[in-house]
Formats: sequence, C-alpha cells, structure tokens
Amino acid sequence: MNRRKRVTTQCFECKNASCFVKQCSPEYIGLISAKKNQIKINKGQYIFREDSPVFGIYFIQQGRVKVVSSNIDGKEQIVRLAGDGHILGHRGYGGETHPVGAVAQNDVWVCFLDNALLYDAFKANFEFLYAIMMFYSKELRKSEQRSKYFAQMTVEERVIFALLYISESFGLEGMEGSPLITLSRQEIADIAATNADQVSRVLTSLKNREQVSMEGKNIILADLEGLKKSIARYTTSYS
Amino acid sequence: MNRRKRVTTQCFECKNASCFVKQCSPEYIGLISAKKNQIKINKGQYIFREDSPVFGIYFIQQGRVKVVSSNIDGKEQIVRLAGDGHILGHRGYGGETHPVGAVAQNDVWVCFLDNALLYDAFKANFEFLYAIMMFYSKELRKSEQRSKYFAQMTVEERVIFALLYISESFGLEGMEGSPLITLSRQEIADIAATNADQVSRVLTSLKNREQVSMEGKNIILADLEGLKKSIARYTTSYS
DNA sequence: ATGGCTGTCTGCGAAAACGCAGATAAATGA
DNA sequence: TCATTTATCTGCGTTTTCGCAGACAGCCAT
Repeated sequence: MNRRKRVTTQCFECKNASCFVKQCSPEYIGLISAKKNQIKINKGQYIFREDSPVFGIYFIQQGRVKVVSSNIDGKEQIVRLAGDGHILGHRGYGGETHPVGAVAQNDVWVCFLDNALLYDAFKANFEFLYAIMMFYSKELRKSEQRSKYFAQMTVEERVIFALLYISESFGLEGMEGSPLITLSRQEIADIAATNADQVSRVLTSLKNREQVSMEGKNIILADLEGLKKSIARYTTSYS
Repeated sequence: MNRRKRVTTQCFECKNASCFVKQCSPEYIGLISAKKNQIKINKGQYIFREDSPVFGIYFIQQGRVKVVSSNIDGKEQIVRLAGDGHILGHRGYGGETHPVGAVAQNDVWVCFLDNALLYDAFKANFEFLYAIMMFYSKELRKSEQRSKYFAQMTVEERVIFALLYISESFGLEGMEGSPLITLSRQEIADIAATNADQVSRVLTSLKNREQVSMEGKNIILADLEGLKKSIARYTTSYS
C-alpha cells in the first residue's frame, strides 16, 4: 500500500551524526550501506502497521513520525513522536509483531535493516549493540516516568505536557520564534490520553491566561516558561 | 541501613536456571562468581532506594521484590513485582540514579554485579548482552502496554488486573490450590493506580459475585477464569 | 461566491472516581 | 487476656472528567 521509492545514500556520507549505525566499524558501515533498504514514505503513509510481523528495525534519516497504538474502541493513542536519528520498530524486536504502528507526519526517509543483518551487526559490533541496549534502557525509564506522571496529572496538566512534548520533539517555530504546534486537537488528545473536546477546553483556558495564542488552527506557545512552570512540580523534561 | 550478609553460592552450582549470567561462557561464569557480591536482604528492607546512585545491577537468586516509585505527595506506586531469576536496577543502568526503589517482600538473596564487571561481561559475552537487550525490549513492550491499558480501564478493571498480575508474579497458593494474594489493600492500590478505599469497594463487589473470597485479610481468587474473562477484552497476559 | 465537508468550540447532564469520616475488624504487645 | 494500634470497610457529598449535540469557523472544489 505504501508508495516506496529506492534511493541511495551511503551511510558514510549521511549527515545524520546521531544514527546508531555510526557506532559500527568502518567495514560494517560499508556492509550495512550495501545491504540496507532505504525508503521514502510519503506524508500520512504508514511505515509499518500495528500487528504486522517484525522483519527488522527502521532508522529515521530525516522526517517526523508518530508512533501510534489503537485501543479497543479503535481510538488511537500516540505513544511517541520520533525524528531524525531515532529508531522505529524496536518495540517489536524479539517479538512476533509490532505492538505499535508508525505514521509519517511529513515526507520521511528511513533506512531499514532486516533481522538477519541486524543480528550479524550486533554480533560483530559490541559498541553498536551496547548503544542500542542503552537506548532501550532510556526508553524504558521514559516510558515508566510518563505513565507515572499521567496517573497523577489532571487533564489540563496532561495537555500542557503534551504541548511541551510536541514542541520538544518536533521543534517547529512560528512567528516571533515561539514554538509552534501543528497537530490537530485529536492528535494532541491522543498524546494526552483524553479527547479532543477536553483539549479544546484547556486551550481556551490557556488562551485566556495568554499562555498560548493561535495562528489559524495552529498553536503558538507564547509563554513557554509559564507553561513549563505549571507542570514543573512533576518534571523538567518532556520527552 | 540494610542488614546485609555475605554468603557464597557459586554461579555454576546455582539452581536458578533462568539467571541471565548463565548466558556467559564458562570462564566468565567463574569470573563473575568470584567477583559478584552476594547479599541477603531481610523482609521489608530496601535493596536500593529511589534516587540513589547506580553502581550496578542486581540478579534475584531467590525471593520476592516490589519495585516502587514515589510520587509528589509521597504516595507510592508499584511499578513491577519481581521474583527468582529477574533482574533489578536495570532501569537506572546508563543513568545517574535509580528512578525506582526495590523493597524485599520476604527474605531475599540477590547477586550484585557492579558496572565495571558488567561492562566487561557484556563486551566479552555477546549472548549475555543480547539476552539483556531482548529483556529490555520486552520490558518496554510490557510497560507501554500496561500504560495503554490503564488509560482505558475503569478502577474495577485495574484492580482485577492488579490481582491477576500479583498472582502471576508471586504465584502463591491458598487453600484448595486457588491463587492467594497477601498484599495489603494499599499495595494493591499502588499497583492499580488508585487508593485503598476503591480497592475495598471493588473487593466487596467481587465477593458478592463470588469471584473472590477471604482468608483472614488475604484474598483468594476463587473464580480465576471469571476474573480473567472480565478483562479479556483488553489482554490475556498480566505481566 | 456558494455549498458542502471537516475540524473546533462550548454548554449541559451523566457517570466515574475521589476524599473524608465514622464504624468495624484484625493484629500486636504488655 | 485485655487494651491499643493498625487495617479494612462503607456511606455520603464533592470534584473531575466524559460524551453528546448543536453552533461556529475555515477550507476546498465547483
């Protein structure tokens, strides 16, 4: 279903410094370059779907991605936002199927490494495997921290958290350089674990307090510090 | 503060088959045996505290442990229950401090491997590092699955989930072989992300439906299948 | 411009969950 | 054993959150 296009960027000439593949030895970087599958996914398309079999892991070369997981009623929940240098599909690695799906938020270029290639690379490159393990460790910390926060926060606090998380993940700028959020009310709700109605209510309230302003239907975080302060009792990082 | 006692069980004579250390080469198992720190922690004592520095990882040889994380109001949340062969402190590995604390639920024996020993063992034993990475991957899946479920479930469903989780983690048996739960209302609440009052209410309701019965203040899951059925629309595993 | 489509906002009633406080039961120590 | 402490249960009023429905605004194609 995805419209996929083969392109050719060798890893050693890739400008993405944070890519995990860079942890491998030069010879292996060459091998991975040759064997990897570089794919372009158009905006709105799935990179992989929930419950699809796990063939390998994706490394984001460029683009913005949302990782989603749908619940019983078919409603979506956004588990994570990912950008350049991040990896995708690692949740499923070692399992049968992907517990989540990944959707391109704009045009995205990813490098796909299949299970066999990955296994060989892990075996031959301690630094690579170790870096990926550390990444998992960090992801686990963040995941549990987040579920701890969400269990305590009110809807308003969760929405503010979501806004800050989005701005930190995607880092867009609106007029006057303030952080800009282009996701829909529903998508914000999917992050904040609530519904679009509540997001609207919170936004109205934040508008009245002049902590956010609108640019069309996009949101500008006018008073970033004020927003951060209102959830500072929980945390200082939003990722 | 902990009352700790040195004992001496060599890894190769340890009956715990699922210990990750078994993934290492025979020579390394010997080395770890010699360098590890085997400790007994008495019931109720901390194995490590939240926010304490990370010196290494603990491997549970025998015993039951609850992993807790306290929130703003000082209330505790139980993140995980762990038993024989499980590891502790891995959440903090790679970070500065432990994001969680670990408390012995009964007398516990653990083997402590410090950071330097671990790093050497990882570097020299691909299978060991790979197994730990897979463990992280699985933990991440479970953590996110759980927070997804908890966002959707009602209080009653979360309490039932907690009961099933406890019985699966600690596997105790009461009279007639039915699963037995010895945790307090407050501890159950700490798992189900609610408070002790609500747990009481749910238990009363479950008693009326004859799905659970009491043995003193302990809980017997009289109708295990019925309980499972009532949350089957979410999941079939509770770990 | 016009009509239709989609996304957003907001008022209202209903449901869920909470917190408190008093009653009751169980466990502990002298 | 009895008294004291701790844990559990339950009723009630309050707060939070939700879901629905109608109003409104912006965007697109004709």
